[in-house]
Amino acid sequence: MKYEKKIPMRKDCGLHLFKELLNGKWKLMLIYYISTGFKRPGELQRKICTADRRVLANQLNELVVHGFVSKVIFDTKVPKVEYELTDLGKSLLPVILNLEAWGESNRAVLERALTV
Amino acid sequence: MKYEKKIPMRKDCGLHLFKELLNGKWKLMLIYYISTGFKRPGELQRKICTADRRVLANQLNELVVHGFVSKVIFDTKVPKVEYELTDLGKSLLPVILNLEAWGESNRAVLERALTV
DNA sequence: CCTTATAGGGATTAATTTATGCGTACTTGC
DNA sequence: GCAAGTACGCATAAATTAATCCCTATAAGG
Repeated sequence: MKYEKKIPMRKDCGLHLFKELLNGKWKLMLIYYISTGFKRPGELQRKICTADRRVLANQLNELVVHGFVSKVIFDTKVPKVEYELTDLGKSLLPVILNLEAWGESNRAVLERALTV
Repeated sequence: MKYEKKIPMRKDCGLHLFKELLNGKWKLMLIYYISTGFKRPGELQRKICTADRRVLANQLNELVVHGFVSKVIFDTKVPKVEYELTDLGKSLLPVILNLEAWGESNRAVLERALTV
C-alpha cells in the first residue's frame, strides 16, 4: 500500500523536482554503488550494512518506479536479481559526484557544524 | 528548544554530510535567493510565499547556526535584518546550480515520474 | 535435518520534519 | 487610536519518513 501524500508536491523548480524524487535516506548512495558495479540486493545491503534490509528494498523499489533504476529478475533456481541504472539514473551521476566532492572537500567544517 | 536526535547522524561520506545539514525543505532555495540579492526575511517570505513564515525562520536559523549564512541585525527603530552568505554558503552555489540544472533539464520525465 | 544463503512483504511503531495556533513588541501612516 | 508593516518565538498538531516485528519460499552444503 503506497502512502498517499496530503500536501501537494512542489514542482516549481529543479531543486524541488530533485528533492521530491531523491530525498530518500539511501537513494543517492544506492545509485552510486550500482554505478560502481554492486548490482545485487544482497551486495548492496552488505555495502550499506547500517541500513535495514527493508528500508533499502523500499528505496530501491521507489528508484525503479520513478525510472532511475531497472530491475532484472533472473529465472534461476536460487533467486537472483540485479539492478542497473537507466539513462535517467546515469544522468544523475555527475550531480552525485558533485555533491560528494563538495561534502568531502568541506568535511572538517561540516563535521563541526553537525556538533552545534 | 532544539530537537535531540535519537538516531546518530551519518558522517561517513560527503553525500551524508550534505544531507544531514541541508535536507530542509527550503534551505537550498533560501541560499539561492540570498545569493541573488533577497536578503531580508520579509523579502524571502514573499519570494517563497507558499512556505510559512515560521518554517522559513527555522530553516534560516539552522543555516545560520551551521555556518552557511550570517545574520545582520540593524539597530534601527523599525526592525531590520539581513542575511548574507558565508564562504561556506557561497561554496554551495555551484552545487545548487548543478542540482537545479539537472532538474530543469529533465523536467518532463521527472514530472511524469512524480505521477506514478 | 538443520543452517545459511537467495529474495521478498504486510503491518505497525518510532523518529523526524513540517505546519499551525496563538502570542510578543515596536513604528509609521491615516 | 487603529491598521499594517517590521521581526520573532513557544508549544503543539499533523504529515512524512525510517525502522522494526513477524512472516513466506526455495536451494545448496554439511
